[in-house]
Amino acid sequence: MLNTEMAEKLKLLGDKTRLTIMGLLKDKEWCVCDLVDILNMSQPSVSQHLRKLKAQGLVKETKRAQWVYYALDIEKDSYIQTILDALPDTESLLFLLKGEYTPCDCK
Amino acid sequence: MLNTEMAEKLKLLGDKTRLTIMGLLKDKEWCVCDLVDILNMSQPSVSQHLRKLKAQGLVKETKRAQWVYYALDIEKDSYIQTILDALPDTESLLFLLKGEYTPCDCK
DNA sequence: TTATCATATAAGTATATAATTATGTGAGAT
DNA sequence: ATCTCACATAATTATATACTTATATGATAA
Repeated sequence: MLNTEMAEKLKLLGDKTRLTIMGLLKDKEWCVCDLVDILNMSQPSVSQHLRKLKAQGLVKETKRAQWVYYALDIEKDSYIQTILDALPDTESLLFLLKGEYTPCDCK
Repeated sequence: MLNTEMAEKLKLLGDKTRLTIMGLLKDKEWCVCDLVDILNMSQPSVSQHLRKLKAQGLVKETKRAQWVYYALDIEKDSYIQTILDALPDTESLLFLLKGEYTPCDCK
């Protein structure tokens, strides 16, 4: 794979917030409002991180009702997947970030 | 593995220069003067990149005569190794950077 | 329609990072 | 001892990045 392209993707993953988002998305898709709540960050900040991940083709979005859901968009056998495999699972991430987590009302 | 620690390592790899260095080191150790020549960058700049890689335990250095050689310092089964596996091999990297390469006199 | 909610985007600011220039260090050669 | 050579470190500057505040959009609800 190309050097430059890899560096760009790795730079995106080299941010704690984005890496956490990717880790959460391993398990299931999440809407922006959930991520805002889990990460305890402003909505614009989360949206901007998601935009960057999407621009590099790491996530994809789906609009359903008034919510936008993000999901992983990576190949199972890629080096990206290996990185995500090495991350803590969703439950651990949620515990680290929130102590405990109850979802918002985007069912 | 810990979230934060992974993000720090990935951030280091998310730089074209450092990723190239890691790719070159896949094949064999290199001295600083060779890397300076190959990367076509100033010596202080290369040294600083190497220092960061070393600080995160990604490379190790050996001093022999007046030269300092750097080599990879990663576990074979780590996600880092998977990333490096996805990189172009040394020959491709050298061709991309130099067209062709003749080593300096640190034999 | 208007109001509200979820999200995106834009603009501004503060911090982090990479590169340059200048200088320090330590080993070998003379 | 002095002079280089290979490299490291420090200080500065320029650029990139993340976050905040403010605003826009588009869908739903009233």
